[in-house]
Amino acid sequence: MAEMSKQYNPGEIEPRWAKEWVEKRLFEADAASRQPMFSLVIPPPNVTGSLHMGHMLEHTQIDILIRWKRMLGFNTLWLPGTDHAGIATQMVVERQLAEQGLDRRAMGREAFEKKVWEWKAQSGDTIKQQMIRLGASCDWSRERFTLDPGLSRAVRKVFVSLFEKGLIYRGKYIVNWCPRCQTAISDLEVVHEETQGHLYHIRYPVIGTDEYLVVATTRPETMLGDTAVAINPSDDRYAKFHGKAVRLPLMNRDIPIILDELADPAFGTGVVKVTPAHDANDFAAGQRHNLPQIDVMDETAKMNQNAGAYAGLDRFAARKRILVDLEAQGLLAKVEPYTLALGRCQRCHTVVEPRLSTQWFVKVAPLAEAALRAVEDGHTRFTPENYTKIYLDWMRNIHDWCISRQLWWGHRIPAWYCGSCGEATVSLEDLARCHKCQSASLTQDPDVLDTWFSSALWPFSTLGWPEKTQDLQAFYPTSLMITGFDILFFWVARMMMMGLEFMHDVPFREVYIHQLVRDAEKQKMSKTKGNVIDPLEVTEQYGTDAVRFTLAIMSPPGTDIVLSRDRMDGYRAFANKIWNAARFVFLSLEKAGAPAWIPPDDGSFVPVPGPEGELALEDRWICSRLSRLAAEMAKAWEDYRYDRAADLIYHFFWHEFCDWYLELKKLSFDAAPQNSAKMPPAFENLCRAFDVALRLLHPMMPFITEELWQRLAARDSSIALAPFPQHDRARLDEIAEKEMALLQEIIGNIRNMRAEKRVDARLKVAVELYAANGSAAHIGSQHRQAIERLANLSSLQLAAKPFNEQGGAVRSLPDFSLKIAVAEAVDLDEERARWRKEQQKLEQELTVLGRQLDNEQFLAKAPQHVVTNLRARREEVTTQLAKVRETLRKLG
RNA sequence: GGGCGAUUAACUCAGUCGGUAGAGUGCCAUCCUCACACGGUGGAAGUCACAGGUUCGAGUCCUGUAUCGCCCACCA
Repeated sequence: MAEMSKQYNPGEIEPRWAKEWVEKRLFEADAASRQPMFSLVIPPPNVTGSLHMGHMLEHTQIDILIRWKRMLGFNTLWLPGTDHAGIATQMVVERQLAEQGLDRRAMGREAFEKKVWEWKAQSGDTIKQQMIRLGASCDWSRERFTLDPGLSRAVRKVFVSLFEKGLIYRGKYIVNWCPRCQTAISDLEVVHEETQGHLYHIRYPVIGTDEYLVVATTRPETMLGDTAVAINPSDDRYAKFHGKAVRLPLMNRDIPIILDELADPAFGTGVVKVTPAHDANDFAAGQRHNLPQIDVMDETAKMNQNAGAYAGLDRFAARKRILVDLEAQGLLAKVEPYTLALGRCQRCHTVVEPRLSTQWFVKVAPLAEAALRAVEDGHTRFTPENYTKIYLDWMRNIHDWCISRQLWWGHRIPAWYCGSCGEATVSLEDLARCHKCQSASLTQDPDVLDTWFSSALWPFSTLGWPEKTQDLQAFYPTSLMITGFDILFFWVARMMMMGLEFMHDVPFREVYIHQLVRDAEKQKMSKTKGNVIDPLEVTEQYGTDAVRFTLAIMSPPGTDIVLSRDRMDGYRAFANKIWNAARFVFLSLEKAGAPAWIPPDDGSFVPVPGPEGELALEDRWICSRLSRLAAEMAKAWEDYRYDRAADLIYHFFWHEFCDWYLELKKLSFDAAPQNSAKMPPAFENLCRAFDVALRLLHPMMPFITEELWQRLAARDSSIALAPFPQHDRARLDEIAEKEMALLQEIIGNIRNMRAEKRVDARLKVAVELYAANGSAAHIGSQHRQAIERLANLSSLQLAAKPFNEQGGAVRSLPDFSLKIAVAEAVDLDEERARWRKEQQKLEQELTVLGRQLDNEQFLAKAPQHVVTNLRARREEVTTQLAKVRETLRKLG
């Protein structure tokens, strides 16, 4: 047997198994042979190559489920990919370009795209290495899912198909425009931020009068593009201005006063300026009233020639100048502080400018309708459930989706414009000639698609769509999608829509939304804040198993995870505890000269009886507990309660297996035959119990369990492929559990008495036990040695009669009484204080019980079993209280 | 503006049928007993944010208040 150090060293064990798993290709072996199937759609790791705790959490939860399912005999497949991580890709690309001093415009599109694919491939590999290090058992070598040339074709097909159905259209609308990225972005990519700004009140002179209309705006620079002012038709204050016009200050243009619901009489002055080219609402109003659209800015948000004297100024510089000029002309009526939700670009944080431009849109209402119904009808289920509501609300209020981007990366829009006749054609194949006039002067639309457009196809494009592949047939719809709520709308909702449209079924049966990882100050971890905990650093420090376990146990659904190093420290200790429990097992076997353990074929745990058919209490008990645990953990994982599963196995391993089972086993070992050819049952059962316990723990702590499982017996397989323990009703042993509880109670009470009497922990004392009933008598006689050993006694005598004296060295409980031989004099004051406290507690409880049981309404309305339980409890408390009072009386 | 969530021990959090509150860490005492001091044993510690209500009974259900956090939103 290889040497085991006293301290578990994950740094030594983990890399070995990570490597082993990859070489063994667990998934390939597994997928080839097993049924049924379990498939997942997996969010991609960050292509930048830097991982954060969010990824670690996500992949830990995924990996736990996959390991568990695999042990249950499921054929598993996940669809991980790097292609669709467009946002991350852009970051990589930008960084790489800058580092290499390249200019994307100069290098040309083709060369640029080639470079991008190169970088993606590289970073994908970095990720692979890192994820394996973090314990993910996924096989990253499925080339077809990582670099997928087929995706471009699928994207084009989807685009054309939607276009032909009228679900994609091209039009001139107000879109969110990022002046720095110089592209349109979708509503979802705009983050709103409460900002302290100003509301400027500006006087517009009404023509033919000496009166003014005062309009309020937060963006004065847009006034240069005003083509009307609006008042509400029902607003009597301004009835006299109906049909009149105003002179637009600074531009000296006459613009009409229109009547429109756009103006809310309750807000500000009730008059609103109308700028159709720079505001979505105004745009709509402009359409209603046939107003001209005057764009006063260029794509970098500098004022253009339409801005008259202000042309060439940046929008914010222009704002300043305009305010100064208005002030000078006495047209600035008022400036008041105003809090507004300023829209910024998700990527670069630049203030977004609503801008009039021609873009491609997806008409989402019909798609959303199907996606809505699928969830309402329960074809896809959300966990936690409250996300169902969030999803449905969003789907109901969905706007059309702007899908064209003026970027250099991504799938190009398959549309061609004819230089001769102006015809626009959408086509599956590259076009050489215009369909209409046969001209060859065609140019493809320079825009690319929103990265989420191709992502939306992931569940089926990765499986070979539009070909009717076997994969598609077998794995669509997938079983599960695990992701964070931050991309619920970006990705999940859009996969739903596209899946239903093109596959006529939902892309996944279940969606599990995981938690968000926060730092100790509850701040969202982000690189800009610099509060990130680096997964590689903490796994180095605490071990992958400990970090995984921490993430699992801190993950009740619907909450955030506040990650602390203290917790990780605690679970590193847990790993160490398991390591040492194993050391004990192995050392014991070695010492007894027991032969190597040959595990049973099925890996089940049925205790092996002794020569006379007898079974030790601890074996019956641990067997019953393990069976119960298998059921409880399976249920927990079924419900995505990683926290509960982790809590169960933690408590079991430490406080049942180590604290009691191993301690009791030490006795059987002393009695077991040495150097026998066949393994004695005492050892056999221990090995089996340990084997089963390791399997239960394996999904959460894969490395240490693999290592110990391999050491436990010679194997040619992996614990990752071993069957998960099944719950078996027949293995439950209520009697053993009750007997064990009584044994624990007796030992616990003796230990407690020792501590209270301040008996030196090293001193063995004599104790007498009076059994008030058969069960206690049985335990007292059958497990005398166990009690002596675990309570550190010189002897345990069974008393024939109840003890006369009370208090001091005697303690009475319902099932038994104990008398401890104390050498030193008992501190009576301390003793009295303890009993008084006990008396007080019991009296308090009795009052509460009495209040309920003397209440007729309670007796009439409460369920029978509650009443019965409380009655029994009252009797018990009454008896105990009487004993305590008697004790106190004797103590004086 | 609309919606969602949180508030329980010193700290971080469980508590999903309403039936006198749990864990881990930390703390106190004690023990380096031949698996483990990253350990053993014992112990102390809570007006379940606040105010009402429903109920025989509320941490749990309802209403309101306060504080914190998040999501969504085209009122200038």
